[in-house]
Amino acid sequence: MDFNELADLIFPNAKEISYYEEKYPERNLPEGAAVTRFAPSPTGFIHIGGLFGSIIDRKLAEQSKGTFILRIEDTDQKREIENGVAQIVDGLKAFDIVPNEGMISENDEIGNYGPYKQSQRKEIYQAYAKSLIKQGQAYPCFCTHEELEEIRAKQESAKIRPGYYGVWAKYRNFPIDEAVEKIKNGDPYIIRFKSQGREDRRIKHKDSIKGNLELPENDQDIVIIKADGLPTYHFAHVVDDHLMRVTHVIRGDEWISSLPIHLELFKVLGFKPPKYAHTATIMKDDNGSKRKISKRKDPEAAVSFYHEQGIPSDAVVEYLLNIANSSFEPWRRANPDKSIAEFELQLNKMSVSGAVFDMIKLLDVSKNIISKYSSQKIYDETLKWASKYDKELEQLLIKNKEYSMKVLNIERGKAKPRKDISKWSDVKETIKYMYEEEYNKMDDFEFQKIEDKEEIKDILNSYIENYFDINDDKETWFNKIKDLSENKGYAREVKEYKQEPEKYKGHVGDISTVIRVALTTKHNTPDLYEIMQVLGKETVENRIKNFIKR
RNA sequence: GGCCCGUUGGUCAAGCGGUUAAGACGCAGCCCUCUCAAGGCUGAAUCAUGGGUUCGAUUCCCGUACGGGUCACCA
Repeated sequence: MDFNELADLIFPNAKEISYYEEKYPERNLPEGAAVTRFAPSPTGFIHIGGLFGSIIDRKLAEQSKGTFILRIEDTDQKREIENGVAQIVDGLKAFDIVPNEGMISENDEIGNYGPYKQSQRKEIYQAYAKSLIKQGQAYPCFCTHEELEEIRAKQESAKIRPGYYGVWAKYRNFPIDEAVEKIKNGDPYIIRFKSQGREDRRIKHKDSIKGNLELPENDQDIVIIKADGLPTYHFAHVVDDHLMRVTHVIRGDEWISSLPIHLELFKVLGFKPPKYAHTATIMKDDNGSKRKISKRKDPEAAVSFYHEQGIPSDAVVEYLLNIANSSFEPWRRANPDKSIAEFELQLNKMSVSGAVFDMIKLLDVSKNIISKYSSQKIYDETLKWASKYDKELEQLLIKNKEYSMKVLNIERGKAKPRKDISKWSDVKETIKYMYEEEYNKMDDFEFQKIEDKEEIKDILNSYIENYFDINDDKETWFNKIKDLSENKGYAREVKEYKQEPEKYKGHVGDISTVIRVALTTKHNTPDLYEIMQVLGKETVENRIKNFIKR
C-alpha cells in the first residue's frame, strides 16, 4: 500500500488538479489590476465590519480596473440560515455594492470562476486534498472528539502548548495499511494537513496595512477536510483564492494569527500567495473603555440599524471611508462635490489600530450629505424610509406631495443650504407644523420673551389686520414687521435695542417670534418669510385668527 | 497562560529625528443674524510609562502598563 492507493480509497472520484488549473486560468487583466473578494458566511445580517471590508474590496478592484467577487463561505452547515445569501446580496446592494462576479441572488451567480458557493465546490477541495495525500502532505486522522479533548487536557495540565502537532499528532505517521483497514472498516475520519513547520522558527511577512509582521511558523496539523467532506476555512481560502485568481485578500485582523497556516498551505500546494491586507476592527466605546463592536450588544453593529434610523447609505459609506483611510478627509475637503467613486483608496493609509465607532461624527457626515440633496431626492428618500418605518409620515407625504416638496425646499438649493436633517427619522419633527392636520394637534406654543396672552393677541391682531400681505417681497415683508414693532413700542433693530434697552419693551426679534410661534408653535424654525410663502395666505390668516380666539 | 498586533486631545487622526504637534467631529466663547440649523473667528484639550541610542526624541531600540486579537471537524 502506498499514498496513491490511500488517496484513491479516500477520494475515488476526485479529478486531477490539472483539470482545475486549466479550467480556471490566469486572468487576462491590465497591469496592476486587483482581484478582490468579499467572502462572508450566510449567517444573518451584514455586520458593519463586513460592510467596511466589502467597501475596500470593491474600491480596490474598481480603481485598478480589476474584479470584485462575492463568494459565499457556507462550509459550516450548522450556522447557516434561511435566505442567508439573498440577505447578503441585498444588504450589499443597499449600499450600492454590486459584485462583478459571484453571487447575485440566493441561487444565481455570474462569472467564469465559479461555483461561488463553497458548498458547491466540494469536489474541487477534495481533488486538492487528494493530491496532498498522494504526496504524503496530508493524511486521515481517526481521533474522536473525546480523544482530542484528552490530548488537550494532558497538554494543559503539563502546561504545554495545546494542539495537534508533532508527537501529539497521533495519526501523523500511522501505517498506511492500518489506515486503509480502518477506512474499509467504516471508521469515521477527517483529513489533516501534515505540517512541516517548526514553532521555533519565524516567518516574516509584509502586510499591506500592518506592515512587517513576524510570526512563528505553523506546526499544527490542521484539519483541511471535515467529517462532512467539506473543507475548513483555511483550506477553502487557499484553494479558492488561488483558483479564482484573487490578488488581494482583505480581511479582519483577527486572521493574522492564522496567516502562517495559510502561507504554508500556499507554499506546499505550489500556489502564489495573494497580497494580504488585514484591517483593524471597529470598536465600540463602552463606558470609557474600548471593545470590539458586537452584534449582540450593539445595535449599530448591524447595517439594518442605519436603514431603520434613515441614515442614507452613502453617508454610512462615506463615514466608513473616513475611518478607513486617513487620506479621505483631506480629499473630501478638496473635492466637496465629487462622487466617492473618484476617491482613490490607498492601503498604506489605512489605520492599523481599531477606531471607536462615532455615531455623532456619522450624523455630521450624513447631515452634510443630505444638505446637498434636492428637495425631490429628500422627498423620495424620506417617503421610502417612511413606508417602512413611519406610516403616518408616509401618508402625510403622499397626500401632500407637491406641497411637501415646497416644504422640503425651504432654504434649500442655495449656497448655504439648511443642515437640520441628518437622518430621515428627523424629517417629521422638523416639518410637521407645516401640515394642518399635524399643526392642529399641537398645543405647546413655545413663546419666549413675550408671554402675556393679551400682548400676544394684540400683536397678532395688528399684524393680520394691518400689515400682512402674502404678495409682499421679503424686504417689504420684513419692513412691515419692523413697522409693527415700532408701533407697539419695540425697537426696529436689535442693535438699537441693545444700545438703549430701557427705551423699548423689546425688539423686532421678539415680535417676529410671536408670529413665528403662533404659526408654527416653535420658536426655532427656518426662515419665517419662506414658511409663510409656503403656508399661503389663507393658512397664515386662519392659524393666526384661530390662535387669537383660543 | 503562549503567540501576535496596537497605544498622539473626549472621538477620528496628520506626523516618519529638530514642527508654535495639522485638520475634522464634539465642547466653550464671540461675530453674523428676526429665531434656529448653518457659516465665520477664537479658545480649552494630546504624544501611556520607564530606560536607552542621539547634540536632539512623538518619531529609532528595549522593558513595563493598558487595550485588542488568537489558540475548533466556526468562519
